[in-house]
Amino acid sequence: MKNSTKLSDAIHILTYIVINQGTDLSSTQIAKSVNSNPVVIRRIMAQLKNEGCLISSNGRANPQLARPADTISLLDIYRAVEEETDFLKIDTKTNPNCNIGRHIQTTLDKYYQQVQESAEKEMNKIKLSDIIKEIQSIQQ
Amino acid sequence: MKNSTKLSDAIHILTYIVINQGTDLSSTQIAKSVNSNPVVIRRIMAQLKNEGCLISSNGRANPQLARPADTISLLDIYRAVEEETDFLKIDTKTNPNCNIGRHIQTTLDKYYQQVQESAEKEMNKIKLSDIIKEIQSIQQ
DNA sequence: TAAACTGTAACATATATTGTTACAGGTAAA
DNA sequence: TTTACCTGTAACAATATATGTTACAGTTTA
Repeated sequence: MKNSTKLSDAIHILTYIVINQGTDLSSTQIAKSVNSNPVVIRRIMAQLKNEGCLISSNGRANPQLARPADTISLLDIYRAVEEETDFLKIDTKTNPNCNIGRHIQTTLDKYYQQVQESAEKEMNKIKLSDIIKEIQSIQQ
Repeated sequence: MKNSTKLSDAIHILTYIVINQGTDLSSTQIAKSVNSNPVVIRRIMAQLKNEGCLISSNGRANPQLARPADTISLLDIYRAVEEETDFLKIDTKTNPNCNIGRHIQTTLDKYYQQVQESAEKEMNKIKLSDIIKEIQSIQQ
């Protein structure tokens, strides 16, 4: 993981597409809402498409969810847009000639995985539909 | 959170200090094990000291744990060394003139907190003593 | 055929992370 | 009390990562 806002932006994009169906859904228009650049939006959308979250077609500003919003979890979106999904990063450059430098990595790896699993389990519970509903209810 | 190995290195340092008591515990020596720079080590140690995890004294290479290893959790160390502890980062630059740009932040914040709490709860369960024991058992 | 769009590569900028140099001042032992 | 070695910390450099931008080939629709 990292200091990236790609997950937030990806959720933003998907939510935008669902809520604003029928209006202009070009990357330029979405970029205005995210306050970013059309290319950045298309980049994220390409990743979402790759992972089966989004349908879009070349030349047409007509993106759609690839499947129902209650079957798309935060974890799905996270995995789609982040190439490195680990929240905690192990230092892999430690000195292998040292007892601790040599063994710290496998030990930490085990515990870091526990933390990762716990976070991912929680992310899997949260669905895109939850977020969409919440934003729609605020808007009314 | 971020793409930082400070947590890993901090655990490494603390483990090193406990296991190698009686030997040379200068920042230069520890840096060799971490395969880093003495100043980087001292920087991390200063943060651990600040948060009550470590005792060290100016001029003397004699660092010690500030309290028993089974009372120091991964979460304590993480909070000591990382100034920004959030694993997921919200894009705060979205367009406030847009319905979604305006409301996405508070909505995501709520769900991100759930993920954060879940991860932190897990990190709190893991104690420095667990890691030390594990490395000691491998070494035998 | 024209206007507007997507998809993607290539490059530029910004920011975060780690490494390095430098030095003031503490400590311990000869 | 001098010497060698240490910590703590500031300032700067190098590197890695994230985001923004320009450019353009090819698609779609009217």
